[in-house]
Amino acid sequence: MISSERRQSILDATLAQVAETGLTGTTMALIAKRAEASPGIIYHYFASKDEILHTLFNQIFDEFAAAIVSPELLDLPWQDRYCEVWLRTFHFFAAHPHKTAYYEQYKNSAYADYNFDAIDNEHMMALVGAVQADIAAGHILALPMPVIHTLIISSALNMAKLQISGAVHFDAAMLDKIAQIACQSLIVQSAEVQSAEVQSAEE
Amino acid sequence: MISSERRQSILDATLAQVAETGLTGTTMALIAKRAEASPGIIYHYFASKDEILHTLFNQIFDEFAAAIVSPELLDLPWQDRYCEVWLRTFHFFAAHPHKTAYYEQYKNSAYADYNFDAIDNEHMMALVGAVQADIAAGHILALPMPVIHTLIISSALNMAKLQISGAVHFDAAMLDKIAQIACQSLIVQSAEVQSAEVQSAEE
Amino acid sequence: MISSERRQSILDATLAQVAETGLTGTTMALIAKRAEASPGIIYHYFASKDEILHTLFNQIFDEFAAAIVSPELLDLPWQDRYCEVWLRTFHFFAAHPHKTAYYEQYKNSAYADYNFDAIDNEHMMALVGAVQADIAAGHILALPMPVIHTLIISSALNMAKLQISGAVHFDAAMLDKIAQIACQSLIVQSAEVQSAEVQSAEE
Amino acid sequence: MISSERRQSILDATLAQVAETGLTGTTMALIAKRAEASPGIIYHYFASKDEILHTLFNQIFDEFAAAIVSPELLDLPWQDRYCEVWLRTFHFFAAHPHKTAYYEQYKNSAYADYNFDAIDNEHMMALVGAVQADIAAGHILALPMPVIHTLIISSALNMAKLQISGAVHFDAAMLDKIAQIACQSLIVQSAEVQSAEVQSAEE
DNA sequence: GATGAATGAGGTTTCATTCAT
DNA sequence: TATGAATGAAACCTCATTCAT
Repeated sequence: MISSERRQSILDATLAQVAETGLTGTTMALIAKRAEASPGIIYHYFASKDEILHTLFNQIFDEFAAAIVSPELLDLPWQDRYCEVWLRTFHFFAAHPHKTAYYEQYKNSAYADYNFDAIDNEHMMALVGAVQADIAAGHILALPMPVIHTLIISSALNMAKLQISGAVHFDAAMLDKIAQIACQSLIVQSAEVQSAEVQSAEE
Repeated sequence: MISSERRQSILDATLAQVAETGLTGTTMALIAKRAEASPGIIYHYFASKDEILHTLFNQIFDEFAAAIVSPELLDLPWQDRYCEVWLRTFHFFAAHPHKTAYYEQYKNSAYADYNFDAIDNEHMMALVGAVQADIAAGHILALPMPVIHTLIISSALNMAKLQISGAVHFDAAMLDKIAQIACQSLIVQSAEVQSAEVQSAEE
Repeated sequence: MISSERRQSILDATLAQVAETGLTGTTMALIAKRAEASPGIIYHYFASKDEILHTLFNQIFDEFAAAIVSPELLDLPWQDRYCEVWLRTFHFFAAHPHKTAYYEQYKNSAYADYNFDAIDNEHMMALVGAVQADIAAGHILALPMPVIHTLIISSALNMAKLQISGAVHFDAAMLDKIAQIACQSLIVQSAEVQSAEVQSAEE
Repeated sequence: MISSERRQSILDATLAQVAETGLTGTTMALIAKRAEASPGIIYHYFASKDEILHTLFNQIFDEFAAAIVSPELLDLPWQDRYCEVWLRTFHFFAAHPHKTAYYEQYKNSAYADYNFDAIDNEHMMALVGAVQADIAAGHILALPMPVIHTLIISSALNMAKLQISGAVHFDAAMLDKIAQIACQSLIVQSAEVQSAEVQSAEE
């Protein structure tokens, strides 16, 4: 097995193990056994358990960012972009239950020093740039970036978790509906029209 | 010290310790020291560490449920209820950072067998009943209950976390705005009526 | 077993184990077994293996210092004091082979941050004070304190190690002889006589 | 790189590593990295880590023995030889701090089965022979060889360690003084003769 | 009720040595 | 010769839980 394969197999084993036994229940011995490796060799590829968990989180995040931003998201008309991000986020997490579970557990663990702003990912930064442009253009409400992130991405992620848990089954129509609910109100249009109306009524 | 006080002091110590050192960093010894008790005596009040953590979670959940449902939430006109729930949720968590941290860490830990449907809380059940009545009355969109829960409560909780972390400072105006964004679109029929009215007015 | 006894039994077990298997060969498991304790309980009494080793070293050093300085060493005429220190040092170490072995191994290990000057022991400081007084009085050669320490104490310790190893058996006469060799030349007398003679020759 | 060079580079790397991180902190991996070799290849040159350490110790000892015995030590008048050995010992160790540190650490480690008598070094044996001859000739005190070794060589080594540690700076005059202190009293008969002569001269 | 010493399985990590390439 | 990935036993240390007092 070539070196990079072995390294990845450790990450894969970690992901599977966390999905099965949780972050706390994921010991180096279990990772090693699942990766069909010895406990010692893991330290040839990673400095510590922390580094494995951190690397895996970043890998998942990068994969997620690539999935929502590529392809051609930024080529869409801005009106369609936000629903599209919501839907892609939902589909990514719904399609990857293990990664979803890991993502959520890691973020809320003592292992994480996760800071949204500190994520250095080119796709995500491109998306943030596009959102800022939309705000500057007056297309969408001038809310702080973390708020927008929460309204769209956390919302979609939480729905995906409902789907994964079996609590809810989302069909295409319901997804579109919820995506609309989550995103539509970000768009300035109606607000402007309403405030225009209010103003004209006041005149 | 009377029995119930000591029992509560153990829960309080656990909350403070988790806020300080995380769920993983909270050992029975640290809980005991913070509660000014011996490790041994804790087992007279709780069967296990799991039971402490579970009890504490339920206590926080009950407090949260009481805070959002009481007083008189159910007496409000249904149109105001959803924004009010969103705002009360935000204010509860924003005002209790330790409880917020605990709530989130516990839900995403191996300790939790948290299941939304399994929560047996009278306030929350009353609220669920009211929502179901609103759905039956055609006031709000007929979405699955966990979806509605996520759209309102998870949304508000996530915003509270942003406020706690210092990432965003929400003033009253912005809170109202976001509450509107989160809730307005649930009120499907009236929205449709309104938009119909708007359209006819524009014609 | 009362607490202080258990604590001392851990130190005793450590001493015996180091004597038998060396510092490197002394694991926490072996210490525990020899102290008839569980590995875990050791950490109730000491924060780490380092702390055990450090405490034991200080204990041996304190015992040694007490043995050479008490009783009445400082009441002796200064002419007799140095030989007496040499002899007491020899006898202390020769009588305690385990402590001798430990003392030497620890000083030359990665565990030690041993610094002669940093030793804060009242007996040893009293002795140092007496030596400084003798120097000030012109009784003995004005050599740096570590040099005097080496000439007397290291010398006696090394001889004790020879005795312990069986390489040499020292009888009382030989000990006196060597003590004289080690200490006599520190005494200024002859030098004064010589220098006095030189001075009178110059007059 | 030719074989003997690589072998020596491993020994050099070991010496440097022990100086930097101590005997315990010197792993095969660190030796390999410092020697710019792979861990595996080291086992073509040495059977084990023990063999490396043992070989290095012997190499240092041989170098030391050559430094004090050559050149022409044995050609000196016997009266001068002992001080000369003391001074050469001091200068050798003071000039080689890494070797001094290694020598001391190794002797007091579990790796060493160091036994003075077992050293099979031609220079050292020649010196021992000369000392025995001096004893037989009645020039110096008939003390056991290890005692004489300790009085001279251990003494000088310990002073070198003081110099290396910076605790004491020895100038030439002080060195001569201390060498005299260490050695003069070994020269028993002549000293008695001298003192007898002095006494008779004074009468 | 209350203490806190005691247990011991199991956690992460290290490292001398081996071996397929 | 040479590499460096691989092994696996064993190191130090933790901690939920128990129990004699």
